[in-house]
Amino acid sequence: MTDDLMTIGQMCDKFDVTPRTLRFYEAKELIFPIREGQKRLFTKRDRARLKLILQGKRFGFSLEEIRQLLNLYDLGDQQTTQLTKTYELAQERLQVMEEQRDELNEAIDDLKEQLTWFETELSHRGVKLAAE
Amino acid sequence: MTDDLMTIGQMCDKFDVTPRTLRFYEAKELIFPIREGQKRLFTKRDRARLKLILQGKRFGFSLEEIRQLLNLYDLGDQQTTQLTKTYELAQERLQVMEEQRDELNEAIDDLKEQLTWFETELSHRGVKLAAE
DNA sequence: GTTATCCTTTACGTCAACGTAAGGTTTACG
DNA sequence: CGTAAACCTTACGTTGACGTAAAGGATAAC
Repeated sequence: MTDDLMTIGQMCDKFDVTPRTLRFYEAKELIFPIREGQKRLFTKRDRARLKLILQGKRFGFSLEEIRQLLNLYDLGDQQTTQLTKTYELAQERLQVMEEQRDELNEAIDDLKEQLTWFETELSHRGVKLAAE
Repeated sequence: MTDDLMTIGQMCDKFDVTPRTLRFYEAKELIFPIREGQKRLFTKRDRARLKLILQGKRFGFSLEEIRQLLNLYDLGDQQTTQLTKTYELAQERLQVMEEQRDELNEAIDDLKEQLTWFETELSHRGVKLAAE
């Protein structure tokens, strides 16, 4: 039975972040570890949120943007008004992400084309490339 | 015959950036506007590079990462060694971008699922959503 | 000629996202 | 008992990517 609760050190190992980062995220109300005396204990929920946080960061979202989106993934019994707002926000975010994906695909295609061009250029110069 | 050369103001209008940003990018050697007296004049090359810069930023790359990638898109007559390094760098970058795209697709799917869940939840509460 | 617009440089300010250092507490081991 | 490991808080520092303010030159319009 894995304990469900993890210390800050264990979290750092698991997610490859520093303690400072976790404390910082707590201060910014992105995660809510419980306390045993002074010490923080991170729940499954915290881990799920952290995973989403790190994911969001890789997509270039700010912590504040991420914080708002997180409400989407664990709604308690909030006001319906609040829910609706979150819903709309998530829709906008989805659209942004889809646009980003499309643009990313284009950029990937461009880059690939450029790489092919490069390869011929290099081979003209007699450079042998390592087979990938 | 559109002039090929643009002033900083025209650039700002075209790309929706501030003069400060363009001067900053020049200082960081991302673009190389020529000078007419004091004034900067931006070439087609600068515009191509700027476009890539802004694109890269949206994908979460740092200016320094972008700067290195830019060499890929306008190679002069550099050393072959340098070319090969650029090539390898670009391949790594391509891989990162593809991973990012895949991860993005997953995140999009997750988010969509969450949104569907949300819709049923909201409709249970008798909320009418605007048709998109 | 002066007023306005557009450009310039220099330099200090700012904001996000942490890093890092200093000093204090709790638990575990020899 | 001491000390080492892992945690804590407080607080100042840093880096990237610009913003913003001050002071001034060049040109066009009135």
